[in-house]
Amino acid sequence: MTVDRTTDRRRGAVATRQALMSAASALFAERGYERTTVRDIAARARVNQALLFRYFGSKQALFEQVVAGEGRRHLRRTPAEDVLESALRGLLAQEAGDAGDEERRHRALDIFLRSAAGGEAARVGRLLTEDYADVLATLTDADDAALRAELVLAWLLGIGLSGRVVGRGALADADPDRVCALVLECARTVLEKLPAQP
Amino acid sequence: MTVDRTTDRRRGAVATRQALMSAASALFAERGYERTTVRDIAARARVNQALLFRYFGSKQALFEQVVAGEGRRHLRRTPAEDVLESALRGLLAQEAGDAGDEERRHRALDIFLRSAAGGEAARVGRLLTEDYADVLATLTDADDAALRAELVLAWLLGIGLSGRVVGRGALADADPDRVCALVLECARTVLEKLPAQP
DNA sequence: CCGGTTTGTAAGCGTCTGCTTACAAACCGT
DNA sequence: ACGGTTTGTAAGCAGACGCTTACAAACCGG
Repeated sequence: MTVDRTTDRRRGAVATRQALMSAASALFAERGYERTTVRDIAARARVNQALLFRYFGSKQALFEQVVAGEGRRHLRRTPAEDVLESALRGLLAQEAGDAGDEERRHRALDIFLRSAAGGEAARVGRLLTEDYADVLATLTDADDAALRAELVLAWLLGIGLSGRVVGRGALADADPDRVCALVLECARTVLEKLPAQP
Repeated sequence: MTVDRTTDRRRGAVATRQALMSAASALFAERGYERTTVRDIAARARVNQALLFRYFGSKQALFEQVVAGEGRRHLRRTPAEDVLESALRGLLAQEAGDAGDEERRHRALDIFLRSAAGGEAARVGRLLTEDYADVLATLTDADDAALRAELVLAWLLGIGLSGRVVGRGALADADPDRVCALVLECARTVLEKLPAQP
């Protein structure tokens, strides 16, 4: 018979791994890769930092695993036609809104935006944006679907970047519903109505 | 009579300051703020790193001075109606193209994009994007000009971010003229044709 | 109860960072 | 030619970083 792990000082390898990944995910989303230290992560997870290296090998490996896990989670359970609006609303919300929204949040996009400057995000960023672009590409029949999808995704990322870095401004102060309506209408124009060119 | 400074080991304070700012500008644009070290800057400028602190006080102060100088230079000598296309073409060009384009390049946007993750870029980023948004806002008559301008600017930044971080993809491979035409047409829709809402 | 494995801890290593200091050499007015 | 100022140099400091190591405690099959 095993002891109750929740009150025991020893909680087991899998629980420790999960605590580290959860803490890392939150910190990467808040501060980005470079500004998050392994000591921060270990402290938030209430875990000795040496265990981080035992279970993940390196900070970089932990990062990739977190993004991979967090990244596709939301895409998996959101219908393609809702991804655009869902991601946009998540990016428009600066800080975490209601606690209930946390689950629905595209945390991977947060992490990407906050870590984009460093070279570490390049590889995972490529994979992540590919996934999103692929989903968006299914929304159009144009022969250059991939290009149009990437343009729309770029718009989403730019809006998120503006909100996160610039913070204050007309975009930050505007009603999210209003912005959503403007962007979605124009995005649909890009995806559906704009004529193809040679 | 003074000695020829160009061959002398001693080149004078103003020349040293300029060399540091020039080297810093290039490095910040290539690697961003955090990944550029004061030793890198000093080495590129062929200057002892202690002089960086004598003339600028801190790395952060040098950064702000570089962005402020570089930032408004291009805006000053580009007519408002050309800013959108000019900035977009600069952001679409991944690496520095012809040497002649260097002068015309919006290096400030490069620096911003590569440094956006860190908190240091926040303040200067705010000022910089405000300048660009103000110019773009003059292109529309809508009552919510500021919001529309920021949305268009966000698109530009997102496209630049995609190109710099993601690198490969449909957007990177596409013909810049093609992308330019698509984006400019849609941007004009946002600025001019899209109806206002309550 | 014993011996090996798993889980957790404390301390520290080597390196890099922004920045400072102490000092030498060139300059320039007088 | 002298003395103070400006410009440049070499060395190093204190702290943070990612990561490693040596060791202790808990666990578990036999």
